Amino acid sequence: MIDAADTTPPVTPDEDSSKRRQILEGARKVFMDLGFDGASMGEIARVAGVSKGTLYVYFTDKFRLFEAIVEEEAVHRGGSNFSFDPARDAETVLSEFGHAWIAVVCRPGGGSAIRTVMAIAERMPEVGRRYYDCVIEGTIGRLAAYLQARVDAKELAIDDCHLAASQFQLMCQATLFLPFIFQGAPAPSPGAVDKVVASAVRMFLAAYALRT
Amino acid sequence: MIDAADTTPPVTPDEDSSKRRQILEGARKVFMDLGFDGASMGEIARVAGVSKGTLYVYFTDKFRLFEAIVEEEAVHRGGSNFSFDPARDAETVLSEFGHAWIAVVCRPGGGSAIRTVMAIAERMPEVGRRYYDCVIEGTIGRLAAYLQARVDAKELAIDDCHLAASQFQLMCQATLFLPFIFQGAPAPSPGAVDKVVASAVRMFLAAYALRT
Amino acid sequence: MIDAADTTPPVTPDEDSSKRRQILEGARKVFMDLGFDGASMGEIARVAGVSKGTLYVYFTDKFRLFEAIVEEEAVHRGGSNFSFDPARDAETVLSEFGHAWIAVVCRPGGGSAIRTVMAIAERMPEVGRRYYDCVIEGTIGRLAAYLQARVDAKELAIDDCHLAASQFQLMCQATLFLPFIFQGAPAPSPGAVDKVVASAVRMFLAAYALRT
Amino acid sequence: MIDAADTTPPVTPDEDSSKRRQILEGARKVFMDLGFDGASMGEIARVAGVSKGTLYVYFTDKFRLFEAIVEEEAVHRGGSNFSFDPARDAETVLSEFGHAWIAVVCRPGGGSAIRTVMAIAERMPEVGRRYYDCVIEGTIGRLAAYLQARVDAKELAIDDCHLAASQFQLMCQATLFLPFIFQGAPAPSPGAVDKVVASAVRMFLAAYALRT
DNA sequence: CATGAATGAGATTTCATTCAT
DNA sequence: TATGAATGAAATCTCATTCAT
Repeated sequence: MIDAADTTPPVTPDEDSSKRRQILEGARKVFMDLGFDGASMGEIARVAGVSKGTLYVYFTDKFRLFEAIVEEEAVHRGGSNFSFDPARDAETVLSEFGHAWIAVVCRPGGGSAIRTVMAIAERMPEVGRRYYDCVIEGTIGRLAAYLQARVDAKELAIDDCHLAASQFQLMCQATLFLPFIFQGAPAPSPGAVDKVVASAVRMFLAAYALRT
Repeated sequence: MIDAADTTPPVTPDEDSSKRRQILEGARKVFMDLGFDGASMGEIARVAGVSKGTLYVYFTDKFRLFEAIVEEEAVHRGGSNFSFDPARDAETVLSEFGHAWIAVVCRPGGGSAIRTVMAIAERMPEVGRRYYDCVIEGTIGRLAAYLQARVDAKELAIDDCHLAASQFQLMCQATLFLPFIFQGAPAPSPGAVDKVVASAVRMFLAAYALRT
Repeated sequence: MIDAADTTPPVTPDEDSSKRRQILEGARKVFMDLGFDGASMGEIARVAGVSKGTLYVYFTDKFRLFEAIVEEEAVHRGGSNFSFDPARDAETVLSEFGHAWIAVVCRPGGGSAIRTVMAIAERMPEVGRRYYDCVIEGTIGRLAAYLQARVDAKELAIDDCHLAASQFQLMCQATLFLPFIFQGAPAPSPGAVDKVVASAVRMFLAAYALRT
Repeated sequence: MIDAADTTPPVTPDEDSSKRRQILEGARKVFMDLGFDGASMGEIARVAGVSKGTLYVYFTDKFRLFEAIVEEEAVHRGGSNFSFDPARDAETVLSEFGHAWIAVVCRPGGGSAIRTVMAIAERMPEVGRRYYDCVIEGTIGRLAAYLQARVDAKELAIDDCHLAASQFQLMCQATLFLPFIFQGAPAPSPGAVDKVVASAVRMFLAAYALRT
């Protein structure tokens, strides 16, 4: 009422205010744990430590908030940070990528983004597509480009690099991803990942390495 | 009272009455399209062509109805019908299995069981586990047993048959399954499946065939 | 369909058929235990050992069935069977009546009719009135008539016999009825009833006995 | 953030906010008129002048709302406000108490708390016990203590003061309470109460006054 | 008459969203 | 901006009642 001088500094530019961050943080946890329908705005507010009303100051509705979370997951944690140096040899790069990819899809601590988005993709095609493009297709695309580079470097002989990339990506998940998702299994141990990725690399090279 | 000759009609034995079937049919559609939370009992009743009350005559509650659907999917359509004749050669068997597996996981007409169960597995661990055991692990197990037979028959050389089975299963999905789930893509064309499965078989044999 | 000769004997005159009895028996238990709203027609059918449909063959609706129960309670168990021989002396008759009355209002085995009717009286004034007239007012009226006889016989001196009858009736319940109703206490022991009734009789006579 | 001087309004302290009062008021009317089962949350909301949702902001569920009503009735209107000055003579005190007690149990305007709780006591033993302890037993206990004081003062000669208190309490209701409950009779006229209470006092003293 | 499958109205409860402060 | 009280639409589930057999 009194409003003693409206000297609030011109901060909080609405884009990355700390409240917004707080909300996104809380919402991510809740959405990823419970799914879109299972998450309630009340629970999100509680976890984020803000009031329910505040959620609507920053986001139009539940759907837009969810979109923002998925966007962030897609862009930020989507694995745009794999290193595909075309100069390095396939065995090393593939092995590194395999480990990194498992870390992305079997992120420990519950709350799988990939599952959450998968679950809702039929009802929210745009969201599904965006996540897929960034995280799945984006990764496969960059891996495919790397493979093409190694083909050009005469290390590999691959007919369809995009298919090969997808094959490798999936092989790395063998025996690891589905139990993690379906059984609530903990994130796989480093040893297990080592073994699976090594096997995938071996298999990949057995099929695609250019023998001299 | 007299009722000479017990010609009473089948009296809906409650186990496979047509109403029960009707409900399961409708519920399957709705659950698989919208997920557990997205599906409402009202919508299920509408699609099944019965009243809301009738749903509760046959199933205690929404959860039990969902369970029944998943059970049916797991047992009935779960691919227990793959033919793994240990006498047949790997190339043929793997190719056939690959096609059959894609037909299971990319079933056309929308409503993916695997996605629906995946989505809810964290909140309903029992349901997730049951589906996984029947459909995923069951299939891999039988495929692994077949592979072992071929190892014994000196056709293949495989260290870890279970891992190899999982690898093959996943490779068959390359470039097909995730777009189907995330993008709402239609079920893949026979040609596309042919190509992917053929590549998977080639790769598998390149890695595991015992060369003489 | 065949209806082989409609020789069904003219029994089951709808008035006291055994099915009707069965239903009334079951309904009484359920209504008295759970109250009008708490009782469900399904539960009544179960306890009575008939199908739900059969209930509606004998009674138009739930309300009419309840009415029939209350009617029976009122007429049949309503204590129309107290013996008020105007020739017998007050002390004996009052003491006997006191015991009998407690047996009526604290009927063991749960399921108090008086409570059940009390509970619904506001919403079903006719039912309440009928029960009151038969069981409460009827009893008091007959007791009052007896008292008047003893006044005429010069044993008692009572100004308002109806009031006196009500006073005695209530005093007999002292410390017994309300715990039975509110606390779920078991039916009072004979010793406790003896004591309370004796005290009531003593008090009644102290106030109303005509001392010579 | 700055909020110079914490002049925030009372902020509805959730304990005695006016909305809470409004709800309790409306719920009391509806529950007392229709009983626990007969009352619907929708009707309560309508009578209270709030939305159905608001009911659940203040009370977890229907049962808790009911409990709160009964608690209030027990503690607040339970007649803890009878004056039992041990110095005053029995005739006066008993007469005053008799009138006050009738006012409690035959409260005009419909909606008897005692009936409502009685009706549900078997299914909600805790609620029944609480109400009984506060309103019935509490009152009898205090009356018994007063009587004991008058015994000590040589005004009365009573063997069992608790029984005597219960007897008096019940006698005051003679011809008044049950018609009020069963017949939907209006609250008794002052004249009627005068007469009944006077008779109860006379009877009580005839039995228990210590004659010199 | 007797059944029990089927119904649909209505009950309780949840929750995304709004709004006055 | 931030709040949280309030809302009302919609969800799950119950149950009195009907009806074909």
